[in-house]
Amino acid sequence: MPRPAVPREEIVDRLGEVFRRHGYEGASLKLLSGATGLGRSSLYHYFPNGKEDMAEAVLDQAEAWGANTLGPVLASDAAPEEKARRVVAAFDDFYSGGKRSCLLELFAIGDARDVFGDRVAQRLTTLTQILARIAEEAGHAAPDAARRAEAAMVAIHGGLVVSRGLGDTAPFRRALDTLPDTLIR
Amino acid sequence: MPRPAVPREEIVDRLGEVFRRHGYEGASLKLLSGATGLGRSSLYHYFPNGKEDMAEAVLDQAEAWGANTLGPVLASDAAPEEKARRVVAAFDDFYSGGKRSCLLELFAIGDARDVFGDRVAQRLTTLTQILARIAEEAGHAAPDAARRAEAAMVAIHGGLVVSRGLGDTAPFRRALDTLPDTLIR
DNA sequence: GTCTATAGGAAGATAGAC
DNA sequence: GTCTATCTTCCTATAGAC
Repeated sequence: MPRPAVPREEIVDRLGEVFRRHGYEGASLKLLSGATGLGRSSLYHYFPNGKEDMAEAVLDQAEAWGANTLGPVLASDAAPEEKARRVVAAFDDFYSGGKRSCLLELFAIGDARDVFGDRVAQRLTTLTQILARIAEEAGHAAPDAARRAEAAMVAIHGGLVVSRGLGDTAPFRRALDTLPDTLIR
Repeated sequence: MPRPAVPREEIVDRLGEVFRRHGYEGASLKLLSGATGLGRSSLYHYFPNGKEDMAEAVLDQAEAWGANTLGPVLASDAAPEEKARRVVAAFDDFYSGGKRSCLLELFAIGDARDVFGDRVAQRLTTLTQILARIAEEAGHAAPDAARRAEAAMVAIHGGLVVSRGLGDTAPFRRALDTLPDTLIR
């Protein structure tokens, strides 16, 4: 494993940007190549299965973010209100304040759905459970906590969609603002 | 204008299903042709500018739905609560209870965004204003009504995204259930 | 690891016969 | 209106030299 000039993490980051902006089918090798500065051949060197491998790597990275960022928040002994606040900040950062789209949304369309559909569903479920956990810690019974977590997921993704459609991050930010109350109050 | 065997409305309907399922770039002429039963040449006969014209027609039809369905609800002299209830029923029907995706979401990605981005933004704005109108009739001041309408739009589109990702319409339906309260209470 | 070259297919779109 | 045939461009993917 020789180390490349550009760290793999950075490469996957740039691939992710293309997938987020153009969706799976719209992310052509030309775009992927241009965004990373790697020629087609180099891309196939790093990702032998081509586009599918690249998308997989981007999803891996997003899941790693969840484990590394949300995990510690959950494991901390902070109050539920504080945990909610930190989770909101994490999502705000992850989606660049509403400028980025969510891969789980884009990979549930067309051909990508056939390949990544199960993984998307599992990831949405996991994230919902994390949020539900916080609602439970705030004293809500499991079924109520689950509903609150679902509403929070709906707000996050709806905020992203509306913000993208309007070309204005304000709706996403306002949606995030309501999250702590949605989960806890 | 000779009349075709299949009414144009039905053709546009079927085109819409392909766009909703595969997005703009994923909706190939092959899929579009198969879904309508029309050969490529026939499609170009109806839509001289190809895919772009087809997508335009689908958007036109969606806007017509808005004028024909939401318009009368708004114009009626029903109570705001009843209007909200009817609007929710209309959205539920339009999105087939959560099984359909929203074109405004899909057409804000990749190449489609360059062509339809402005129209998407305008449509989202119009729909938000319609919802805000109901909130105002329920007694909320304009800024508050606008925030409530935005939250409703976020809930609708977030519900669609989460439902699609999970392959389960329940989140969308629960999101719709909260709409009247979001707009009015 | 990166390059050039290219295969092989699918994409969108058009032309002309019927 | 629909058909067949065709054009061009773009796509993913691979091969082999360096």
